[in-house]
Amino acid sequence: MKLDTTDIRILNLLQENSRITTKEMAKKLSLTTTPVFERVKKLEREGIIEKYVAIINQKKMGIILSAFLFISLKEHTRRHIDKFQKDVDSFDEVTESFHITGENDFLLKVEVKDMEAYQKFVFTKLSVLTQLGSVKTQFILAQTKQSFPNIEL
Amino acid sequence: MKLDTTDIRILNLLQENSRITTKEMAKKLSLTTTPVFERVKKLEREGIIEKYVAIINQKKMGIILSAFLFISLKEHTRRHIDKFQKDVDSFDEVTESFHITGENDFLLKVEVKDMEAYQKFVFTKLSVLTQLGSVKTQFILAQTKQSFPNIEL
DNA sequence: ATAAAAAAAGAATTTTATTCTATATATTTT
DNA sequence: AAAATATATAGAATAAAATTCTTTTTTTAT
Repeated sequence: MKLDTTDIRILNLLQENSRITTKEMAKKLSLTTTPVFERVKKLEREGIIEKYVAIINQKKMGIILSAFLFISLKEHTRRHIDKFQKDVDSFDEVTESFHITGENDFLLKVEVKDMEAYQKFVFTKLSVLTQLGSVKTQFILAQTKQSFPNIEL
Repeated sequence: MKLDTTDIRILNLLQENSRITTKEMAKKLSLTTTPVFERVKKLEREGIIEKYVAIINQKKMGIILSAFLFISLKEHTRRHIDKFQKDVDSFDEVTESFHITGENDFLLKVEVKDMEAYQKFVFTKLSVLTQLGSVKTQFILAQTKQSFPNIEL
């Protein structure tokens, strides 16, 4: 599908605030609600807009410990890799999971309530996986930026 | 503020789909719209809900190259650290920025259109910063999980 | 230049958000 | 435990927005 400037502007607006009304968007774009409404539906249908989510302040919710875990596997056959990925992705503590280039195989973002929960996760879940080779953890002291790639034509 | 089970369920619903209507939530929670509406407003006021965003399919938008950059600084005085952070966070290509424990100082997530854009970013923006010590890049081959920490009481 | 297709406008309708008042539930105080 | 107070919910009314439909305008292709 071909997107034009209006579509891009709509995406940027929704990326900023997904609860913006069609009316507000229409005003900003100097259009009526109809075309804006139809374009949004189209972008949803095409899967360009994947979903709408609320960002929760995790500190206020008592989730204070976040870490990146760099993981290497013992073996690198497709079977082992797939199995390991499926397993780690099933853990609630793992909020993001990447397959990366370089000296490690996986990068996991783990978010838990406290150090005790972290230790419990490592001992009872992660270290149980037989494919696991090495794990190197770097804790997040602070996140200073959280944004989305600028969408351009 | 003290949150009860209803608040948590509302947060989880909004985290799943921020465009869900109060009516739908009310139905799922066996409540009327009034308490749901008021609770959402309260959660927004308190900053527990930080914002609502649309998740855009970046592959479809032509953003195909993502990488993690591990950065160490030459000097570690507060002044240098703060300055560096402010500078990198101002770059559009840097979508996430972390201060981390361990052998490196910063972890940046960089998202760009292609390798050319990546190289341009490194040459014209990152490497220009005088505080920069070392940079180690790991490219993201695939992201297999993207979720949010389970909110519990 | 004309015909066909796509996009937008405008109006009408349905649905939802929001406010207000009344009722019920829970909490605190005595 | 009962009364008083505060908190939460229900229900109804209103305002605003979403959604649909028809007409007009703009764009595109011939």
